[in-house]
Amino acid sequence: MTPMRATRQREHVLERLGQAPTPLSAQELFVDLRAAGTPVALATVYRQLQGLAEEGVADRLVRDTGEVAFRLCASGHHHHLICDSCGRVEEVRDCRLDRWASHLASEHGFRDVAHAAEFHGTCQDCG
Amino acid sequence: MTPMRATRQREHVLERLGQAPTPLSAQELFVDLRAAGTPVALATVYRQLQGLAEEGVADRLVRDTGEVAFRLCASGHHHHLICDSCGRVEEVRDCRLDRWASHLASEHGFRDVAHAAEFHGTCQDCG
DNA sequence: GTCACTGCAAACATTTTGCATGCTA
DNA sequence: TAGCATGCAAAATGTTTGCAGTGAC
Repeated sequence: MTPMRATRQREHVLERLGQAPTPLSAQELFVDLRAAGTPVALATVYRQLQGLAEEGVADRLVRDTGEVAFRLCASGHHHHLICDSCGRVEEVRDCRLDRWASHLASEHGFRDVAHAAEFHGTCQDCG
Repeated sequence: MTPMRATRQREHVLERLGQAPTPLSAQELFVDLRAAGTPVALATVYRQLQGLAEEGVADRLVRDTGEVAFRLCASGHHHHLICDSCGRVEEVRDCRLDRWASHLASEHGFRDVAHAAEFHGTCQDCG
């Protein structure tokens, strides 16, 4: 897979995404960048985010509303603990679902069972 | 919460949703119903599905594409084991995440931590 | 110099909403 | 009969795409 070219827009998207405390949608990122004085087109933001996700640089997550949000992400398997109040996201690297997944696989006759899990609550600052 | 009225459209939505082997989006359900000769408006399907989800009669799940799909669902806490090939969904009632969730809550200083988990794989018939 | 990336606008898809009418309770 | 549900069409979102021009390599 050929990596994307290093354009000015890509730099800005990466920088802003790296600073963001919470996952951002293309729309939000677009507004952010424009507000910061960075000239960029909405379509470019969409294309960049899509590219970053394909390269594995960013995590693509679908919100309950159906909007798609992105977040720079350390590689490797992990889950998210999300504050419903402020949107803050903490990564949970210690995964305890693999064993259960294997169990379900054999019990239900499935194979290659992957899993996705998400935790929601209220964080200390908001609590 | 006042339950919805028993209209002809509601009956049809419920019936079709009950027969469906996989979760259906409003669009899909709309096409299905029309194909079956049931006169119904798209907006009505959207409103019915939304109502059913609020009443807890149907499960609302967001696809990776961002589309929202619905499925009649037994009440109570449970998770889904989904076949990536045929879309078949099996319910998993035996939940082993509560303890982990509590653990994460105290470790990260969160409270009221709920969780959502989904398993994906290939089922026996498709495997 | 080539070809990927960008910007813009138009097209698309999904979902929501306003309003007059019909039907359930 | 009162008021929720429906149908239709318009509008609001969120996202993708076509095409000409620009810039990275």
